[in-house]
Amino acid sequence: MQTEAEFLRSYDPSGFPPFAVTVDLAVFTIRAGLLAVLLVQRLEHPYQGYWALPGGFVRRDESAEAAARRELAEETGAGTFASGSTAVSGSTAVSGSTAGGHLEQLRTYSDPGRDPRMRVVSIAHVALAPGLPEPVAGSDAAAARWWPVADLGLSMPAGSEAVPLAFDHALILADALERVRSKLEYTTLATRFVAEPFTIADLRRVYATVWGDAPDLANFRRKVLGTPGFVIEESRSPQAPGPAGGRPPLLYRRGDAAFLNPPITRSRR
Amino acid sequence: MQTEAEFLRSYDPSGFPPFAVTVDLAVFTIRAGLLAVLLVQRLEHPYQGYWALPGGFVRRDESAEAAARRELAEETGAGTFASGSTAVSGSTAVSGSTAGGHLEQLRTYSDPGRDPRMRVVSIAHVALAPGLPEPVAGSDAAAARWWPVADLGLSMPAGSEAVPLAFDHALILADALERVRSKLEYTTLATRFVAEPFTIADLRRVYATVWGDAPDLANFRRKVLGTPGFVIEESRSPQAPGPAGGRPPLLYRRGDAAFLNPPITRSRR
DNA sequence: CGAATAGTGTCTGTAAGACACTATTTT
DNA sequence: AAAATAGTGTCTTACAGACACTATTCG
Repeated sequence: MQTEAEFLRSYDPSGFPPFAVTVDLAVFTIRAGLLAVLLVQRLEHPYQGYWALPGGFVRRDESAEAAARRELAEETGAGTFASGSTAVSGSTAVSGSTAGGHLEQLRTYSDPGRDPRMRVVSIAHVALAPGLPEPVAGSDAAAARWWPVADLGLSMPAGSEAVPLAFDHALILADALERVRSKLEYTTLATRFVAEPFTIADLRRVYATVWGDAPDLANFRRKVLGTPGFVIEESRSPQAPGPAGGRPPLLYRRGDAAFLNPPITRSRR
Repeated sequence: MQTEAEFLRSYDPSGFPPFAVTVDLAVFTIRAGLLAVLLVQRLEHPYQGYWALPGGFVRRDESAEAAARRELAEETGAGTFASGSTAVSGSTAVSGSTAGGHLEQLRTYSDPGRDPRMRVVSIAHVALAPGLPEPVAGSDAAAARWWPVADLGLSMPAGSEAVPLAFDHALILADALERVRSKLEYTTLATRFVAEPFTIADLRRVYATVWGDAPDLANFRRKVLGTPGFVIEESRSPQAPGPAGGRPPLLYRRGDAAFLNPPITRSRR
């Protein structure tokens, strides 16, 4: 009888098909009133010149989540998504967020042939960032920019997109979009799109932008303010209104509630 | 300037850290009124003698989904989950099901050190099967059996489970359970747990078993029958009642609706 | 003042929760 | 008949949808 330690000493780990494992990131933000996703332009073959989701190899000693955080910091400028702290680790559950950011695993894409170079599985992640500043300096000198998702012409017949993406990234992006859209329904994720402090109108604009359709103002306020922990009031003292006047809004910060029950629903299908 | 074809001919795919990629399956069924999960007992180190989720390596030429279908057929007896047909491929969406079965990707587990032998990422899947027959013959002569999830003592402090599972499978199983429990709320997935034809009471017992709490009968009927495409009536002619008598129930089959809107909610938290 | 933005009040309809009732079978 | 199971009716309440109204700022 062999002990586990003995077994491991003599184990030959070459009897399995080797895969490359990458993370790809669909990072969303709202810029100029439009939902935008961060894309990088490929400098090298394959898909040279195409736009692609940022991503990279998972290193031998890190989890996919750690790799995703690392890439995110590289692409969006470190700090916004400080690593560590909020453990995503376990559950499908509520995922990790730091300083306004949000990162969660989306799903893993593994079709053979999705990368013509070699066998790669990609663990795709979705990240949200509150309105980040101007175009982001690419990590490896690659061009990087925020693309309004409406300009990409997804939801066209596959292959005929206005901006064709590399690999299967159009599929990943479509899945990521649907994840974000549906999560606004039953989570407080919308608060991750706005910088603190924010107004109820700011929050409502997130829904309007992501869904393409603004929820009724009065009902939205009732829901947000009536859900304990969705937002917390920041200052009773009204702030400066917009350039065109208007009653000064109250300001809020993110509460610690994660789920909305019952959810806010997109217009009944 | 190099063409993509030239690039690929000269590409050396050895510059990435090699990973093993596996699929693990959390296969649920309802047996004897209890929610049960299929586990196999490990014959080899590491975790020799421990119970584990069935799974295996993804082959070089197959997707994770194909690997999961293959394993599922091996473990539960081919046929129930015929491969091919219903494309899961793309979306996070509604996943594939065949002949009553259901298979969907859960999430990918990638912590370094989750397997002491080597660097492995596991793409975990959830499968549902309508009441399968007696203990299943293991594929590789390993013992395999249905374990009532209540007997496993999950939801204990980690590490003190009644039946300790190999690797990080207790975590995967907990995530899988939560996925199934929550999907009963907003999808028609419950119909995948029962063999056709079934009664409304059968369907209600699925909810009772998975949630540990039966929804009110009258309200449940109203919801199920009032949701177009949840179930379709099979025969108006009443069938034989149970051994203790009772009014004979109407019989139904699965409809083609996938989502419940609004959802059936577990007792308000 | 009017325009613009923020915020309130209130009516209506849908559907869930609770629970009492009827229907059809076996023993 | 009683027990067991299936199925119906109905009252109440929560809450979303719609929309008219008030409040506070700007020019």
